[in-house]
Amino acid sequence: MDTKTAASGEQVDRQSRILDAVLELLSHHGISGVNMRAVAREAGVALGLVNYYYADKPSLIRAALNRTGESDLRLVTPDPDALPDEQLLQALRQVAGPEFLNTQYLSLRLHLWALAQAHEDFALINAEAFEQYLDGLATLIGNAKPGLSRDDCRERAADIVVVQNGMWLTSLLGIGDASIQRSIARTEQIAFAD
Amino acid sequence: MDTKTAASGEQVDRQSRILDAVLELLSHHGISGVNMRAVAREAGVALGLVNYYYADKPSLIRAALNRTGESDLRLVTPDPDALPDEQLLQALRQVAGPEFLNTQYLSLRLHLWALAQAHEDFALINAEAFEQYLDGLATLIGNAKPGLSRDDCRERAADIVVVQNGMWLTSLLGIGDASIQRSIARTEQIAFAD
DNA sequence: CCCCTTCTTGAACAAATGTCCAAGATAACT
DNA sequence: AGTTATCTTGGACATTTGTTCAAGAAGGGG
Repeated sequence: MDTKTAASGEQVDRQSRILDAVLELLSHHGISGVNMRAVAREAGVALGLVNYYYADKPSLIRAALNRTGESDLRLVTPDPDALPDEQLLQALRQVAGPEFLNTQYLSLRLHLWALAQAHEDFALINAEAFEQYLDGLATLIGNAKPGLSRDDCRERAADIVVVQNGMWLTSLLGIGDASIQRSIARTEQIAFAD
Repeated sequence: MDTKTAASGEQVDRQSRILDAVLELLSHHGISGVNMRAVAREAGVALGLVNYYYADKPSLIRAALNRTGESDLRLVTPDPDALPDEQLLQALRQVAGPEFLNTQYLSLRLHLWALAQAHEDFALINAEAFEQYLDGLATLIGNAKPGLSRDDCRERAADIVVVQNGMWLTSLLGIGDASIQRSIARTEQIAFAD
C-alpha cells in the first residue's frame, strides 16, 4: 500500500498526480469537466491506470476531496513558536493570503461545496472537514483569550467562519480588495472582542 | 413569441415548467443531474420539446440562470409604502426568511455560482445579477441614510453582501440558527452605523 | 536465468447523453 | 370545412463516458 520507491526523483508518483489532475480539472471546468479520460490526460497516464488506483469515479472524487480537507486544516494549526495572540492573528489573516485567496483555490472550494450538496457521501466528508476547522479556530481563540468559555469560543469561531466564507465566496464574484481588508478586520474584531 | 392563451388554467405553460425542472434538478442533483431527458421527465413533457424551446443545453441553462437573477432582485425592491428605514431593515432581514434561507434555494445558488466559475458566459449573467443586487442594496442604504455619499453606500453594501453570502453558504454547512441571527445583526450594524 | 507481484497500457463494450427529425396533434383563423 | 402556423411526440444517430479486461512492462528476490 505504500511500497513506492520514490520513483525517479523528480517525477511524483502517479497515484498522487491523478489526484492533482482531478483537483485541477474540478477547479477549472467543474464536475462536468472531470471524467476519467480527461483525468488520465491531465495526469499524463493511461486511462486504465485511473481505475487501477481508484475503483470507480466516486472513489476518485472522494480521495480528492479528502486531500483538500487536510490542506485546509493547516490554516488553524500555525507554528507553535508564536504567542497565542500571534497564532490567532496569523490564522485570521492567512485566509486572505495568496495561498488561499486565489481563483484556483476558491473555485475548487466552491465546486466541492456544490458537490457536497448533491451527494450524501461527499457531504459527510465536507461536514467533517468543516467541523475540524471550526474546532481548530475555537481552540486558537481559547488560547488567545483564556477567560472565554468553550462555548463562547465556538460561538465566536462560528461567527468568524460566516464572514470568512463570505469573503471567499464574494471575492470570486469580483468584489474589491478593500472590502476584503475590512472583512478581515471584522473577523479580528469578533475574535478579540472583550 | 407570447401568444400562449394561459393554457387550461391550472397547468402552467410547458416552457415555464421546463425551466422549473432545470432548477429543481440543479438544486437537488447538481449540474450532472441536469440532462435533457431528466429535464423532460421532471417537467412532464417529451424529450423533443426541450430542444424545441431551447436550441441546446447551454441555452437552457442560461434561461434558467436568468430566471433566478430576477427573483433575487425582489430582495432589494421592497414595497414603496414603507419608510426608507423600514425598507432597508426588511431587505436585510428577509435574506434569513424562509423564502431564501432554505436548502433548496441555497443549494441552487451554490450550483449556479459553481457553474459561473466553470463557464464564461454563465459568469457574465451571474456578475450582472450580482451587480444589480449590490446596486439595489446601496440605493436602499442611501435612502435610509441620506447623509452618506454614493461611494460610502456602495462600500457598506459590499461589506453587507460579504456577510450575507457567508450566511447563505455557512448555513448550508449546518451552522446554528443563533449564528445566523448574530450575523443579521451585524449586517444591520454595518448598514445603520453613523 | 525464471518467477512473481505490482504497475501500466489501450482496446472494447454497454450505457448515457445531446441533437436531429419526420410525423402527428392542437389551435387559430378564414 | 380547409389551411396554416405552432406545438408535441418519441425514435434514431453519433458521441461521450464509466468500466472491464487481456496483455504487456518493470522491478525484485531466488
